[in-house]
Amino acid sequence: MGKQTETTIYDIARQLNIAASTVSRALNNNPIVSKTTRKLIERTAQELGYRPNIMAANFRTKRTKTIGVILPLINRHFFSSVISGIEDIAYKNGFAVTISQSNDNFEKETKIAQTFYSNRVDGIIVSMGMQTKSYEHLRLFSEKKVPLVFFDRVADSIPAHKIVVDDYSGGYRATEHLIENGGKKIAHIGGPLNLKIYQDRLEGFKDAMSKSGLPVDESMLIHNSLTRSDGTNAIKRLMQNPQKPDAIFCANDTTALSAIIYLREKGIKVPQDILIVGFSNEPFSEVVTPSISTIRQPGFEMGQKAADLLITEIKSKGNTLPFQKIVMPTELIIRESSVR
Amino acid sequence: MGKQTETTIYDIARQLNIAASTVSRALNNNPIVSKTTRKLIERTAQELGYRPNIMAANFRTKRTKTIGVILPLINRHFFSSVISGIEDIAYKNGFAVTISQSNDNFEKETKIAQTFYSNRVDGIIVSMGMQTKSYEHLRLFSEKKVPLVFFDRVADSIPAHKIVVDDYSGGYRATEHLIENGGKKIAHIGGPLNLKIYQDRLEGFKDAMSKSGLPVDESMLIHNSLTRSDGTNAIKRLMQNPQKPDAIFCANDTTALSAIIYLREKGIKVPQDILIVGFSNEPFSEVVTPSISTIRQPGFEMGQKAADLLITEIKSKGNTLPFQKIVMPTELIIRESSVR
DNA sequence: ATTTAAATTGCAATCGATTGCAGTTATAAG
DNA sequence: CTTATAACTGCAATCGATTGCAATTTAAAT
Repeated sequence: MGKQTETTIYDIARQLNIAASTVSRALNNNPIVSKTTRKLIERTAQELGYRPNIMAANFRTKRTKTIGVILPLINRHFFSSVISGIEDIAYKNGFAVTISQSNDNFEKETKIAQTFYSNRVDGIIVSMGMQTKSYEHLRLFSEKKVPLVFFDRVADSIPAHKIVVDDYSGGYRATEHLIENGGKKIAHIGGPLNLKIYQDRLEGFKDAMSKSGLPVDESMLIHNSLTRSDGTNAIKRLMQNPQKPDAIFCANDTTALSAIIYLREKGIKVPQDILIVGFSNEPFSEVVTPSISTIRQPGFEMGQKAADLLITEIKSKGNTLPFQKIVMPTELIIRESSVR
Repeated sequence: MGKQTETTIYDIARQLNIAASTVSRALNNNPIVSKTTRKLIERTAQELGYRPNIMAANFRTKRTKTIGVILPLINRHFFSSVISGIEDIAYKNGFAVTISQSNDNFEKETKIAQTFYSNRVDGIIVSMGMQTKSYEHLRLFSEKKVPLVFFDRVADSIPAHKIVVDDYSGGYRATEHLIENGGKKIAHIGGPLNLKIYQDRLEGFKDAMSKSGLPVDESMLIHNSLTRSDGTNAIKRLMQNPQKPDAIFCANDTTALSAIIYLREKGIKVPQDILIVGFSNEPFSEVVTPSISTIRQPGFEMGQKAADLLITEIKSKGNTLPFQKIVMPTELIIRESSVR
């Protein structure tokens, strides 16, 4: 709240006895201004300690050079990697990045979307919350032609660019790997099926099973929110089954961890008695005992790609490209939990 | 870039045949507007699908309701926890959070600071990069009375609020705990001593030792960059000592992990043969076998505190409170690696 | 019914940069 | 030394909300 008033383009104009419009053009590198004048203006701006009032410019141009990011939870390795990638590209293109977390809460997600909309972000990048089933709050953006890119948890019904990992083949590879290592009665702890990623992982799982002629036992399929405690409940239920699994494909590393810890307490050995594969390659998965085999998702690269697409879209001002769905490759990382 | 023009307060005013100023006041809940008029205006705003043009308001009021955050690296558990805490408080107070990472690069840090300044963020929260030794880029903010809060890596010479953790007592408690569990020949794997936090942890260690009348053997003090491989080298060296340690206080969890894994390979049992305590409470420390006793740094709470202080400062508009240095308590988390 | 104070509402300037269009100056061609 | 063209520069409106102050209406008191 400095009392000393900021210098404006008018101050520069007055000092040099020229018009503010010329100053504005010079400072924006408009080639229509002569080199002499430009240099003069730049020097004077420097001397007077001029700082552009971006708010005034934003207001006038209706652009904010800001990207909004909505995601479930910042404090999570995959998501913070994505943010890191977004920020990297945004920064290189002169965009600011505003981040808000929905905590997987639908109301909050809606409010964030509205705030971003009111704040006139130039575009948004979204990964939806677990509870999100309606997309009205996001439709606003696509209707108003505000560029929108989804990543990871996408809404198929909204026309927009989408960056996803190949969840299907991740699920397929994970399951195939379990089968290769002797898994026959394979269970799956999956996420909520309103999210496409979990549908796809499940599909991959099922296809790998049937490819090998293995039956998919419905009682071995559990879907929940994939938290630590959800995982614990799931593994408990699986082990109470008359048909106990000899392998489990978990839709994230957290539930894989829950399973490992629960089984350890019960004296059941991983991988000797039960094989386990997780998903996401959380940092802890490498150092747990046994270390967790998992599917790597290239978070940073996804963020870069999402920001890249979004900024291209923003710059193309309405001449929207056909919407793309970019599928990033996943990679199976084989560790101890799945190899006998 | 919707072509259909947005409705403004003038549209509402025209519709109701009243002045735009009244509309503005009503929409801002200014009590000077009669309840009847307010209700009418609110209804009409709703009907016309009015959305405030925040850019216009920002421009006029010179406030952006935005907090800038500068930190070394987003994709790191401690920092993303802090961001999460900042975002939490900011959101509750109606502030947006803009984040940029310096990657520990001084030039980038400077450019980010300038961008934030030009973008007129209402305040900034900073953790400085490793290379940062000059503070001119930040001094700008304190001179212009833009509220500024440091966390973690602070610049002592700049007058501002600072949020740090109590590294000294963390080191002290960790060491004391090792002693209580029978440690006598206690080693320390520490970080570079040019960073205050590692000095403090070392001090805590030393004081706890001398308090119990235990000698500090210089050959049992190792300082490095605390990476996985640094940790492995350190534990190797310690175990080659004629005087082998029976307990180790590691300045982070990563080196504690290195030690545990190395010792496991050598058939030396933790905690039976050697006690270990780490620092930071990285997510993996809980799930390793044996789980690592450690010092919790309340990242989320630090973020909350920082945002809280910053927003208070912003709201107090220049009547700055005396600058505080808030030392967040650390907490010893006792797990398997340190208890026989 | 008249006066006075209080409660509302409106007027108009303002924030600082951008930009279409008009006006002016420099440059080149004849 | 004109004249035509290109190269610059300036004028003035504009974006939408906010706010001090003046004007008007309403309510209360006499």
